[in-house]
Amino acid sequence: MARIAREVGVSKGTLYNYFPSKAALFSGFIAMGCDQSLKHILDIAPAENQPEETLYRAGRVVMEMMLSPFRQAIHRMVMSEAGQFPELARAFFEAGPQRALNYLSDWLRLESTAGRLVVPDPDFAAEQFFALCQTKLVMRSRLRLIETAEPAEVERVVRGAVSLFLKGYAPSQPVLSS
Amino acid sequence: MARIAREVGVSKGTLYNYFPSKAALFSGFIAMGCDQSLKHILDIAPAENQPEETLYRAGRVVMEMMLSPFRQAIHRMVMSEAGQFPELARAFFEAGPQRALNYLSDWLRLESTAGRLVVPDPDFAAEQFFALCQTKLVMRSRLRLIETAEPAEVERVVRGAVSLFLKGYAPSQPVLSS
Amino acid sequence: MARIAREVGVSKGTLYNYFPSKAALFSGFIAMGCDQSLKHILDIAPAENQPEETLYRAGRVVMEMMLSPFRQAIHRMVMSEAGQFPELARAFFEAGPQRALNYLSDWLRLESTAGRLVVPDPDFAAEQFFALCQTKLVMRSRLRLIETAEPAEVERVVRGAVSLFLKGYAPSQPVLSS
Amino acid sequence: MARIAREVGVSKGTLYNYFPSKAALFSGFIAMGCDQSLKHILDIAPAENQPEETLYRAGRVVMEMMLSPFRQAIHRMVMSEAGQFPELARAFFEAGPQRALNYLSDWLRLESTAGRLVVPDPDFAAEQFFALCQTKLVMRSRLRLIETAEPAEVERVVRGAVSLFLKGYAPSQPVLSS
DNA sequence: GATGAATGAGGGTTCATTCAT
DNA sequence: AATGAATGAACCCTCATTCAT
Repeated sequence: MARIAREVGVSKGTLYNYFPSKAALFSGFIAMGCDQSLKHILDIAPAENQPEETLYRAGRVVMEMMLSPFRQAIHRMVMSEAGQFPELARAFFEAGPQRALNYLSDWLRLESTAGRLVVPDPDFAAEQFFALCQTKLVMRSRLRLIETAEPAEVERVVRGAVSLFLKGYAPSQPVLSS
Repeated sequence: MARIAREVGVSKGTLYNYFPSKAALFSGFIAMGCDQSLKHILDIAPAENQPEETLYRAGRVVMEMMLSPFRQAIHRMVMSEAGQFPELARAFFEAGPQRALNYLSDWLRLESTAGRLVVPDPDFAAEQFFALCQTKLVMRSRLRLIETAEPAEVERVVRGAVSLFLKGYAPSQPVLSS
Repeated sequence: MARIAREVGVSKGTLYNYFPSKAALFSGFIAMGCDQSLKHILDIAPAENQPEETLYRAGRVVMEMMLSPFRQAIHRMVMSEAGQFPELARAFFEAGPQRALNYLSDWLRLESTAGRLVVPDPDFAAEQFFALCQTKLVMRSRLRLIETAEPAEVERVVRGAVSLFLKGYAPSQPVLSS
Repeated sequence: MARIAREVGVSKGTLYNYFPSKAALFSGFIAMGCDQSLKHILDIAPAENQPEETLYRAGRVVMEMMLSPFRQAIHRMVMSEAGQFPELARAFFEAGPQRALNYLSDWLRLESTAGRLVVPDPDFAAEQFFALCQTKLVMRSRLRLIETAEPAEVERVVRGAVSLFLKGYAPSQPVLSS
């Protein structure tokens, strides 16, 4: 808190006038960060697109979030403070990943109803898709083994995720009549 | 350090005779932890099994590792200290995930050659399989949103990973002649 | 000070316009509190009562005062600040206990003159009666060992005080002719 | 704690090596103070004395304790910290007053059995006796209205306490045959 | 080589006080 | 005259590190 106050240019007391505790400050910070990025994710699915196109765009957004230095810094903080400030981890998860997951699983449910996908368990499938988006790059980036992810690599991961996901969840006789 | 000394059964002074600083102790500890863990993963694939069986066992081993409190503690530490101790992160990655990935991709290559799987890029596919094993549980556990993963949930994740992976990488006309 | 300001419904700045420091506010507060409390004690002795009845009512009033959370809070403050603010302690004592003592000793003197009690030193006896009213409960309550005094216990203490006091100060052949 | 450490001439860290918390330090301090003074009170009652003599000596000891600057300082501390550290108040009470009360009530019970006193409720009577010992001087001393109690005054208070107490609890036809 | 008592910088938090508006 | 944002010293406590024994 002392360091934050110093870098912000105020006193510790002032910091505590705005946030009743470190956890609250963190929560606010995280919520803010998440709110901003959720704007991006909320309009990925114009209904007219093919599932493949929508998934691709969702994958791009998710990867961009998971690879952004800002978001990774938050992730690191939350993870190392999760022991002392459990509320923090919860706030982070609910404001970020949880909402993205909900959004994707809602969309999967719709597509499933429309017959464009066959997804028995949309919640689980959404988790799988996001997991696939972590292929290779996310962990390496979090561990700072790579400075920045190559755009071509990102493209490949997303394509790979979409491709594998659709092999599992597309209707078996693909779109004959349409 | 006091607690470590107490649990090891020596004095703090002695600890400092062996490690010049906490960071050094840490570093050694993680390297050691990584070495140990590979023992488990090196014998998952008796060649006679069906790919599904082998993948399932590999998935179980990987998940067990990623969900173990010990390994998660290491992961948290490495991740939050990656900025200050890059060599630590590299050591961790190479000793742990890297070797597991190599092993799996080697096996995928063999299976591909044998025609039991169709895997154009085994390195990438191995990464995908491991990513799928992180579905749902790993992140929640790292953030301490769940205390312990339910065995049934773990089972479901592994089954889901294997199933989706095989839909993508099994030969398209499955096992006609065999 | 923030909390006081909030409960009073003004800003901290305003509080400091009226009181130059917390100690000053404090001092005024206690003086005020002392003034108020005397209202209760001034009309305990309608002259026609038996001494026992009057003592009982005085004991109840005294105990109620000594056990009230408000008065105990003042007592605690005054006691712990007595070193730094001696005038505060004096004001508290003179406005509260002193006046009660005077009142009781005046009454004892009257009763003694009337022959209903035998009290050689009314001042001292008044002190003794008040001391007896502190039996058991007052100290425990000040130390917060008990949250609230049981009404039955209070009753018992007062009865005990009156009883012991009268055994010492009632005429030896009680009220033969009257 | 900082101030204590400074006055003791050690660092704050060292203080915490010896006492795990402020409450613990306080408790130890208080217990120590109480242990010391209890030595004095444990041998007040050679069995052969008249009750009056024993009570007188007990009263002297109790008053000496309650009026000692050291003990009053403790009392003030405990009282003003009782809100934040309730264990403290309990430790103080049990180590000091409680033990004295137990001792006196045990003795009262013995005397009652021996027929030298008539005490229906020895616990309550012990509380009353101690309360009587607070006549006049204790409160004034705690509030620092008097610097030191006059020995003659102390003598008078104890005599008064013993006298009133015995008028209440001595056998009604005093010692005819003995 | 082993010990553990001592250290002191830092942790998060509170709160009486000030001062520009 | 009233405000409340800003302050900074103080609060209790932790812990990596040192050093005389």
